[in-house]
Amino acid sequence: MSTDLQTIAELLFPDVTESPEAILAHYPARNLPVGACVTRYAPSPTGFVHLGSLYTALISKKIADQTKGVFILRVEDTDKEREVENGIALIAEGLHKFGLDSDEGITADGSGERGVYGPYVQSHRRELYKVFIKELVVRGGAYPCFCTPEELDSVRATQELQKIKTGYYGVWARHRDITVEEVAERLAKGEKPVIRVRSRGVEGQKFSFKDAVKGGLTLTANDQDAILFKSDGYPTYHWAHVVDDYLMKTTHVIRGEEWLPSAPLHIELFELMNWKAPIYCHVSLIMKLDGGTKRKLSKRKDPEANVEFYAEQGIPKEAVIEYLMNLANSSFEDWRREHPAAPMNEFVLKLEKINVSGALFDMTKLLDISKNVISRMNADEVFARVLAWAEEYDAKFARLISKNAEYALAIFGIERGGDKKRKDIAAWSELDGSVGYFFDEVFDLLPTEGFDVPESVGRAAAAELLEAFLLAYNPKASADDWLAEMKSLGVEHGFAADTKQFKAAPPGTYRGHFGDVAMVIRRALTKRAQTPDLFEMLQVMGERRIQARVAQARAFLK
RNA sequence: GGUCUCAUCGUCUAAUGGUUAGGACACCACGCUUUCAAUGUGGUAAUACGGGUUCGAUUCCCGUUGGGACUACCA
Repeated sequence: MSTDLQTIAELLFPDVTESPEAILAHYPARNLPVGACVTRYAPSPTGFVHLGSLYTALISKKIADQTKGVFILRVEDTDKEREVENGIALIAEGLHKFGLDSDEGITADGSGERGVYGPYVQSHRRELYKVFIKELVVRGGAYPCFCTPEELDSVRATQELQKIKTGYYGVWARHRDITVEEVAERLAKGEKPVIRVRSRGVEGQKFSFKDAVKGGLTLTANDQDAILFKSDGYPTYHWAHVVDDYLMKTTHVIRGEEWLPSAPLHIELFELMNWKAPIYCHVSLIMKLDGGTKRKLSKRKDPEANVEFYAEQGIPKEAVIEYLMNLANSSFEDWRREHPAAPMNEFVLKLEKINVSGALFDMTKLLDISKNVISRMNADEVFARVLAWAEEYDAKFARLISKNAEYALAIFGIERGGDKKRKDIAAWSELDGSVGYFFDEVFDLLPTEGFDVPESVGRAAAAELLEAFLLAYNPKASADDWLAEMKSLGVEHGFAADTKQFKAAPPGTYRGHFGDVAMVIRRALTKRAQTPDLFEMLQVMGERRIQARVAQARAFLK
């Protein structure tokens, strides 16, 4: 029998002469500290980086980092039909934008690779997969199957009709015990077989294993003779995963929950090869509410599934990372509150604390985190980030701020630092709309209706106030002095110094209160009712600009 | 349909065989305040349902319901 298996293996892979031992010698154990985890992110190059992928990549990198291990980026391009052009670069760049560069494997720009456990692109590893699958055939753990897709379809139809489990297993595994003669004959006719695992599983059997995230699980044991090698000569995911992660000495396979049902197959394959299986960590999926029901965040339907969306919106990468980290370990939030300025690598992620059921993606929460992240940046940093973002996504705004760099820097510094922190920027893309009026180019284009004042004040009184304001304005005054001066100016014109006073007095005593006075000035300077602190704005805008805008407003109010 | 898996405020979650079931986001009210933002105080809001085990269950067990994943020569 074993000579038959040997013969079949030779018929199937006459070109494969290298021995498994020779290959294994090239992939020695890693020399790492005790407890170091080797993790990997292994996407297929079928398009943009999905938020869910970023999530598993983040966890993988984090686990490797915090154990002084290795984070590998490997590309699973065994499906040549689904592969897209530039797929590898798209992934590497997407990851790089979020600071998730690999330690080993594909480099950040996607052009090369580093490390001695490669190659790191599966299509370059075909010989490796063949050597080991040949070995498995020799051992009787795999066999060629010549069933055509049509034959398989008809088997499936029969099974469905009988209401039994579909697939290629047990008695339905027609070529399980194919003879040497038949193999030789079919190959001679030019038929291209697939290679299937000869599963040892029995239908209905249970399979228990421990998942590092989900804990102890009891799944259905695998009894399918799954395809390991396709007829086009490429391995399937299952086989590539087992061979690669064994050779690369991966200790923790961190992947999406959608892989859970095939874990028994993968573990069976490791056992068949007499290889130690890695620790599996199945991470739950990020969901989205769609008309009342939850579903997986979809590549096709949801723009926010593409991580490029966040870059485009100008949501800082740190915010996205912190949001995902919070999803992974909700204790992150508490940690962040206690250590507002600490770098992320000081937080310790616990695999067993990762949530086990799929979380709904919450844009509001992400934006809140983003506001906090941005509020921790100083003006220089904001300026640099905004400029970098605008250069890629908003050329007009980029020109505007780089032409007025010093002014822009001052604008971004308003109410930044100090204890009265402004937390109103959630994304760089909002800035054009929220601070654009500071720039004359934008201000001049805003409708003059913006100058309008509250009815209770009246246009004439407003014009009067503006004139008085201009006369009284002393750019060198301190914030307190300025406020006192403005209040007395208001009082001179019949306005209460503060709201309380205004409310306490009988109606008609005052024309309004200081808030109204401030509003008149605010609108004159910005054509808006909502702005940052008036005093700080005056400091930033400078005398010339203030005079010009007040003059314009007065002309409008006449 | 079958297999597996999951279930705490609207959302993300914490907790324990005995708690007034805690926090964050969102929301509401009030305070502070030159508007907005920020901030302070307070508030609305949850253990899916039905059985067991137990002195006692949100926690352990069973069932129901509901969600999700998988069910390819895709990954």
